[in-house]
Amino acid sequence: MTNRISRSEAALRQAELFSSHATVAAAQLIGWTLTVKGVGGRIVETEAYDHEDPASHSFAGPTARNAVMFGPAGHIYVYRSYGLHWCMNLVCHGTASAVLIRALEPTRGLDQMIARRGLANPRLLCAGPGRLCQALGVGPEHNGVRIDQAPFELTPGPCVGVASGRRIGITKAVEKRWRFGEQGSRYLSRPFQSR
DNA sequence: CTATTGATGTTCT
DNA sequence: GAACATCAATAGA
Repeated sequence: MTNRISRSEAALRQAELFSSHATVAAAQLIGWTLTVKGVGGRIVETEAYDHEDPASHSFAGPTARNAVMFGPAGHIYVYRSYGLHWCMNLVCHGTASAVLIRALEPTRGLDQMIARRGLANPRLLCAGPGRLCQALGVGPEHNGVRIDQAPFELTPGPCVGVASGRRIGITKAVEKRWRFGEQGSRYLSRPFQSR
C-alpha cells in the first residue's frame, strides 16, 4: 500500500462526493488527484453545471450529446468544444448535474503530458479544460465511462483553501459563482479575483 | 500581466 | 446560419 489513503477509503470518499450536487462536489474536489493510466495531477480548478442553469448543456433537456449528464453519478461526460478540443465532466447527484474539470497541477507522468502537449512549461500543461484532456489523453472514447475504473483513478487529497468566482467562457448565467479553485495556485487557467 | 482575434466542427434553431 | 463550458499567437502596457 503505497498511498496514504487506502483504495477502500477512496471509494467511500467518492461515494460521498457523488451523492452531493455539483455545486458542492465542485468545491470538495479541489485537492483530489485525477490520473488516466497513471498520468495526471491535483485538481486545482472546477466549475459546476445543472439542468436549471441556462449556461449548462443540460438546460434544454436530454439530447444525444448530453445523455451522460442525465445518467448515473460517477460517470464521465466528454464533449467537443469549439470543434477543436475535448473537455471532461464528472456527473454528480441530482438532475443532470456535473462538474467540469478545468485545471490540474501536474504531478504524475510529466513526460507523457509534455509529449502529448508538445510543450514543456508545467504551468501550461493542464491549465484549462481542453489542455488537461489533451495532456491526459482524454477523448470521446471516454464519454460515459466510470471514474472509479481503469484507466481512471480519483483519490482524495489536501487543499490549503478554496476560492470561488464567476465561471469562464460562458454568456448565460454569468453571475453565478460556480467556479472553484485552490487559492493562490499557479496552475489555474486564470487567477481568481481577490474579492 | 491583459486584451484581441482567427481557427475549427458539432449542435441546435 | 448562429452559437459555442477553448486555445495559441500576437500586440501592447
